[in-house]
Amino acid sequence: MPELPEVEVTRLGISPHLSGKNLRGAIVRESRLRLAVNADLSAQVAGQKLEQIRRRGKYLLLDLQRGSILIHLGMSGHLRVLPQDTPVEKHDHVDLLFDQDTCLRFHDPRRFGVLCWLKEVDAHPLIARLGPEPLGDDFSGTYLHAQSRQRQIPVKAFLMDAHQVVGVGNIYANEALFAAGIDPRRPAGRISLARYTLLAAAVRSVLEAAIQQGGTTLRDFTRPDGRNGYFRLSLAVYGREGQACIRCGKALQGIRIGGRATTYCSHCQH
DNA sequence: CTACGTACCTGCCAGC
DNA sequence: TGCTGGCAGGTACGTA
Repeated sequence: MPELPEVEVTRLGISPHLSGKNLRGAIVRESRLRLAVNADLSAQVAGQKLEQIRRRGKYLLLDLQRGSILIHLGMSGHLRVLPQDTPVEKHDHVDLLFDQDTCLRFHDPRRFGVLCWLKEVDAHPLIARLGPEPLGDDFSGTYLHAQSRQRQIPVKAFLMDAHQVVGVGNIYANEALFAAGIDPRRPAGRISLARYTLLAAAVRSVLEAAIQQGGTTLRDFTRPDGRNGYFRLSLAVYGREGQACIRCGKALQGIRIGGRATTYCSHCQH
């Protein structure tokens, strides 16, 4: 999926087109997502104004007057802002129809995503239990250090746990650990405060740079206007197994941690 | 509680 | 040219 930068790029792309507009209704072509789309979605949302679009971790929250539409892009989802008569393609599961001929179309081949109407989205267990935002004030090396004491899991799996910190998926976990010089296999509880301070700074800078460059397009992700993201060109380790480390030139190692592809430099990361 | 493994789903690519 | 297996930006759940 889209990780935090791709979701933020999506938010920035759709907000100017949709904020303040009224929802006329919705078309649901496929409701079997990770959570079922409300059977009465159109009736629930019709006639309400979209007040704002927030992001919480990898979730988008479309705040209407009497509740919110919760959206998650899963592994393969994207959103597009289109005229309402745009021909439907395979896996175009939901259209949100706004006034002024504006359609927000949810497309997700693998259907690991979410789109549902909730009256109190912030109280929903999916949202309420999330860890702090990595670009916010509550995230720091001190926080990561405190949270990780006694934990034996590999630091990469710890960093990707949304209950610890939101938004860091497989691409950016690999990149941040390389930038901080930390071996992704190292038990989370055996990393010093000084090194977690480096890691927190690396997470921040990698995510901010990725947002600046429009996110990372690999296969499915495209920006709401159909353009690609260009952070792929800046990836130091993700997808570069066997290639030369950009710092020392040694071949990058490929392993699996928690079932996820992991690439690191055995010379630069300890 | 923690640390795994597995499942969900479709598409694509390498290898036979 | 198929076919098959394995893999993919995520997450939640079951098991020990």
